[in-house]
Amino acid sequence: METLNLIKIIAPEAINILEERYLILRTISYNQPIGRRSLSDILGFKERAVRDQVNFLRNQGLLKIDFMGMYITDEGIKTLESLHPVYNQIKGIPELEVKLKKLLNIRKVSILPGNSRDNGMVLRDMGKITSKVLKSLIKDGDIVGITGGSTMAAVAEEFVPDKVKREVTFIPARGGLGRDVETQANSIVATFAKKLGGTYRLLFVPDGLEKEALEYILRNEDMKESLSLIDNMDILIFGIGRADTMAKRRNLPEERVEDLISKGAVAEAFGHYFDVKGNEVWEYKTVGLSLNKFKSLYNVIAVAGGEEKAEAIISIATLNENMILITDEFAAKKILELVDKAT
Amino acid sequence: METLNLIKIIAPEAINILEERYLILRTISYNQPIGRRSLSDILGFKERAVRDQVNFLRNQGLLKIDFMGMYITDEGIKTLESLHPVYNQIKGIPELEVKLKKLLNIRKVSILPGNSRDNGMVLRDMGKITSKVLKSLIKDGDIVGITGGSTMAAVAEEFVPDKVKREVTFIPARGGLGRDVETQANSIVATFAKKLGGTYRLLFVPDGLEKEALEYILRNEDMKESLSLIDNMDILIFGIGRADTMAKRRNLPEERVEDLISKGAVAEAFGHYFDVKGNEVWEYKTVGLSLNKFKSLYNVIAVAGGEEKAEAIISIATLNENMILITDEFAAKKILELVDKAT
DNA sequence: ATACCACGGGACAATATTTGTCCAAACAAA
DNA sequence: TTTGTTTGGACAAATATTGTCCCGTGGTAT
Repeated sequence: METLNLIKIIAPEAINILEERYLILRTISYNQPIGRRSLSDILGFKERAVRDQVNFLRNQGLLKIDFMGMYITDEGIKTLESLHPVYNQIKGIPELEVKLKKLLNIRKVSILPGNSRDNGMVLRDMGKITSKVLKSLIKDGDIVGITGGSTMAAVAEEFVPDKVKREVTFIPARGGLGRDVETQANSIVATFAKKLGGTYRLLFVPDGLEKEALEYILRNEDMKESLSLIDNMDILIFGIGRADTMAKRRNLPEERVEDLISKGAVAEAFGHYFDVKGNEVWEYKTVGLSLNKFKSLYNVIAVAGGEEKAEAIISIATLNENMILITDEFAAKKILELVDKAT
Repeated sequence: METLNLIKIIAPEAINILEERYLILRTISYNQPIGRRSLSDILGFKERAVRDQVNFLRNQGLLKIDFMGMYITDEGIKTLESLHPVYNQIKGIPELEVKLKKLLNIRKVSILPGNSRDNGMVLRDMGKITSKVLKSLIKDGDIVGITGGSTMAAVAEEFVPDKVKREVTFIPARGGLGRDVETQANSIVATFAKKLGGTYRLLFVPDGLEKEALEYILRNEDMKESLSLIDNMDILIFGIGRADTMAKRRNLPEERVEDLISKGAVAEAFGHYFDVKGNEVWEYKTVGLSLNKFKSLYNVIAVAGGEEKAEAIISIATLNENMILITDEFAAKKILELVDKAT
């Protein structure tokens, strides 16, 4: 891999070629079959450049073309797979990971090159990596907590099924996080269970319940069991949100939002709101994972990308030093920038 | 290093660029100061190509130019140094080394890319590598035997002096191998001793002596001491020659040459002649290293390059399986070709 | 059955780059 | 002083790249 730095000195043009061809191959693999023109639109490359590179890649047997468009070949997939770390190296991802891990003082940081907000492929790659990390942590008998959110949905979608099924239980980490997000969490849990094997449990808690109604529900045996599962969870995979966006998505009342703002809320995770220092500012009233349980968990995987989430990530990272963070290049750089500015 | 094979697939142009720039940088480092035109003559590149690449390399700070010509910078030397293994990898040298080591069934094979016969730089590089190997084997108190020949002269010339001097004794492995070669061996021994530190002993034995005269000489105390050193040598570095060329160089009588030919002599080393199977065919009458001593030595370094020596190398390699062979790409490929043809 | 759309690939002129070859000024060596 | 290098500038000719358009094909929605 040291070789690459040498090439940067002695043949920098090669780096550009490499990057261009990598991006083309990758984009095709994610969008096949795709035509020359749409490809150049997606990548922002000139049509002619795409055409030439595509010709090259075809000659190398890395992709096939028919009247429907272009497809990646098996050889291409293999090559693309080996190319990922090379591209990461070119983009300086490994260094970025080390820096960020030190800065946030957490267990591990994985960064995907690019911006998951603008580029669906990056989000999907984040899902793939999360999938790998999860598989490396999970043991038979584990209870795995999951939250909702579009990021988590993507993770579930990209989860690569195993041949070996596992004896694990998936469960939503929180109940009733607004109707949309709630159902989403449930369906994500189902997707995970289907792909990894194992059982799952859904958690339906109506929204905006009064204290008495909540207590009533809690007397239900099924519910008690679910909550005990949550209380004993071994692994948590969760998304991180901006306080403001999440407040809007949940249609919180105006006064609530103002209160959050006045208290400096920047981050939301599993129904809790935090300021930039990681102080809890407010908790959405429902059942599920408590902050204390979260802080005491060892296997905690946070997934969040896009520079707009930088502040939120900084906040959440202070809560648990065992956290494993999966993010993207833009978020990572923004975090470094913010912390640099602060010091 | 795996990276390089990936680059061969995804950006083969890069390999050419790399190779071209490497060769230019290397040639400059060996011939500085050198002008654009002589450089393109040596390399067989078009002047314009050289000019462009040289411009690039200068921009990268790898070489300097003044009115005398081009020089490599310190940065350039460092880069060139790291580039050697990359170039070897491109040329498939590591694979070639493994193949040849197995084929010849000897302890180690080091191959330099190129042809030492046509390219002085390759010969010098062989010298550098030999220098490294020798340093890795040598211990204080060792007696090191040396032979003559143009290859050995180059090795001595390129020997990189150490800061730490060693307590070793250098001695010619054989006496009286024809006047030229003999004096050469003596001067090579002196060069080695000067560069590595330690003492040395010269060995003068007049050529073409009759039995009686030889016996007389052997009674000399000094000579006895020298021969005992040779008999106790710990390390031998020797060149391998073609039987025919060495016979000519020694002005052997016509009948002798015919005899050698009829017996199938192909190789010469330290005054002994061998057929392709490694059977001794004749021994030049003088004092010094015996074949038995040679066969029982553990640290034996053979240095020989150029495809014309392929057969001779094959022959000599059968004599001692502890041999370390330092050769060049052309010889290596020719050896593989010859053996392939034979089977 | 029809009309439409996106596909690859051929074609080609406009434009940019590469290439080969000069030459002059600067300096070293003889 | 003369001769032989050297670099770097210059420039026209040759070659490659680039941007675009069009055409036939076949899938797909209607």
